[in-house]
Amino acid sequence: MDNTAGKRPTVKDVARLAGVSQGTVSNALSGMRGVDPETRQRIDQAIATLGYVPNLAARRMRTGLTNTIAVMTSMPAAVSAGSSRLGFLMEIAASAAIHALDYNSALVLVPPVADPAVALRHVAMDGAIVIEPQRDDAFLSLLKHRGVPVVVIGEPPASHPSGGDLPWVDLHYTRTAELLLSHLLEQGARRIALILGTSSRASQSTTEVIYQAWMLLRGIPPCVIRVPETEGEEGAYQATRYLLTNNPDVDAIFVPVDAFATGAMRALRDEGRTVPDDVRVVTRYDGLRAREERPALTAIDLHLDQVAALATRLLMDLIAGKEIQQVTEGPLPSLVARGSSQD
Amino acid sequence: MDNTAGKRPTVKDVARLAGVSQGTVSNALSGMRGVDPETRQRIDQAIATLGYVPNLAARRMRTGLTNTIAVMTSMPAAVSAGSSRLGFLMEIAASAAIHALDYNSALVLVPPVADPAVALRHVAMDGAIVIEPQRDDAFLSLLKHRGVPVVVIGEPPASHPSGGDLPWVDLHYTRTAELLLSHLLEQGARRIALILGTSSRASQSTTEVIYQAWMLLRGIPPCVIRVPETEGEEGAYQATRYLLTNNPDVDAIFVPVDAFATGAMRALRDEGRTVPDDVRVVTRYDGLRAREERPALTAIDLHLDQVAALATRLLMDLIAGKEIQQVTEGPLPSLVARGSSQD
DNA sequence: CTGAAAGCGCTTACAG
DNA sequence: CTGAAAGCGCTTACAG
Repeated sequence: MDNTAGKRPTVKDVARLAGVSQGTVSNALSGMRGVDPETRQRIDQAIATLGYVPNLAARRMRTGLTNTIAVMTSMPAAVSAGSSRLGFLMEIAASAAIHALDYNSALVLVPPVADPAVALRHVAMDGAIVIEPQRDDAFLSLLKHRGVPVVVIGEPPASHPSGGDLPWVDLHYTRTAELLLSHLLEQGARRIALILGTSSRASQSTTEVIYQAWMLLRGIPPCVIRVPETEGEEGAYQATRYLLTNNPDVDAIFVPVDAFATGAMRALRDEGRTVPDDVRVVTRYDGLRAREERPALTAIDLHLDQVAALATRLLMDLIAGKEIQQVTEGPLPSLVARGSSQD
Repeated sequence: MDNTAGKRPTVKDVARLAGVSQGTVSNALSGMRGVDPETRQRIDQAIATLGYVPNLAARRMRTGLTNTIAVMTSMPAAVSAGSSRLGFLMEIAASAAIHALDYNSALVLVPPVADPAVALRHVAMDGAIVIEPQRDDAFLSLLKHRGVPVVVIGEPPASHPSGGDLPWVDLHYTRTAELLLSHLLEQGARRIALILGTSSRASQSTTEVIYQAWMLLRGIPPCVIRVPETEGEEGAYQATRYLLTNNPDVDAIFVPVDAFATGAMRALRDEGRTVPDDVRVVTRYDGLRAREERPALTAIDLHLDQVAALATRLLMDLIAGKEIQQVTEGPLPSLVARGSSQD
């Protein structure tokens, strides 16, 4: 298969064997310019004989395109890391990888790590999908500096300096909060507490706004606890114990971050409260954590595969220079009611 | 930040501003050759002023390295696809992405699709991790043709034409089968059936061999059903109903493929059998499917994050031209006993 | 320690 | 439809 020199054959080798010029081989390969059928056949023959495979790096350098997109999130490792905890990011990555193929592109998975600059240093990409960025998101800043086209999943934080003009796919934060709150109220909950992260993400602020409005409307005293994402499950555990001590009459806890929900469930067990009889619990992301909890957690199906498919197509259009709208409606979230909130 | 021409600055621009040659800038960047501290400072200054970011495609073309590895599996989509079904592949990908960073490399996620050649066409990589390849695995053949270094996760099928000499990380198929069978026997199961896929993977053949030996030793008549992976959950559903009709005294089913286990559980429900009282069920991969089933499925913790970390390091050593052993012991699997097999 | 130059393997105007 | 040539932006011998 290999040529005699022992190194990979190049267009030059193919051209020589087929008796044409390099440019003609290139044209036959790319289909950009017409090539005589008979000539094309000779070239295909030569390619097969030599086992020629194009050097992608050379092609990329020449065209400036990498046929690669990347997906990333700056969500702190404490709430997203651990191989089986990466659900949110990984669901999106899996779907994006499949849909990127339709555009002849590969997907690079950028893991959540301490230093985004390090994570991106060796990633060449035509565009990026950024999941739920926070204010002053490091990934967003780096990408802007590099001039990489970006599509955001979830509403970007208000007035992000690195571009309030970024296109995004709506994850319906308002509707998500309403689905969970109305479910809790329907189930008879009256003293609903909210445990949020401290990061400045739109998902958090929107959830709090909706929660406050709903509580106000129903005359329920609001109770919001914020836990730094970096403290992860344990931070939520401590916060929940504190909550139960100071608000012993709480009968429901709304915990959007699933890692926090795990901590809250443990705290409830340790405090001797029964879920859902004494206290109902709901979370947002319907991943491993929600499903392995006992009772399993009521959560929201965000239809992330469809969201990722949408984001991928938008990004490809953006890369291709097409006009795209700034906000794209994602699929509507749906409630997945489970034992943690209903009898 | 950008230079006046509106295009990205290059080493040339940096060199001009710093008053040195291109080569010196390159040396300062790579650290390959010593550079005078004072000169280096001028270069760093110029880089900062211009906002210079190296063109990775050019670097890759020149060095022949891509700082990228890929992870892939040829497991049919019917048993692995669907965003939340990709657990096995995604757990490995998540871990590999993190560990690849230690080697300044990015991870490309190659999704399971109908045509591996299409999936790989635009992927440039220094090496690849291939998960549980089957005999005549298309990915393995393509990679061999391209001369890409490969590390396999799980034992490769016997005498693979594309290289029985591939290095691999052991997933302990024998021990896994023994853990599950001994657990079933301990729980009192005596009529154990085995439902396998038809693909030629070592995990399947090893499991069957162990199963047959154990049954023989205990005088239990073996009962093995093979279902094509392409038929997925539904195929296993049909097979299980057939099994229960023809072997009504079955009191346990060993279903290594988790998608099949979901089908088997549904068949048991439809046949009016109670799990675990009438029939005990165990599977291998401890993912979403195992945990959301009711009762939750007894499964095996394969410690895939550690397996992936090992595979990544091995691959990096292989790429670096180091000698590596052909077989690497992965972490030992451990039983996760759940309601599907114990009272 | 530094510079000048070659060349990696493609694709793309530019001619014909 | 095809060829000859330039050039993408790096890194790396080769001199000094």
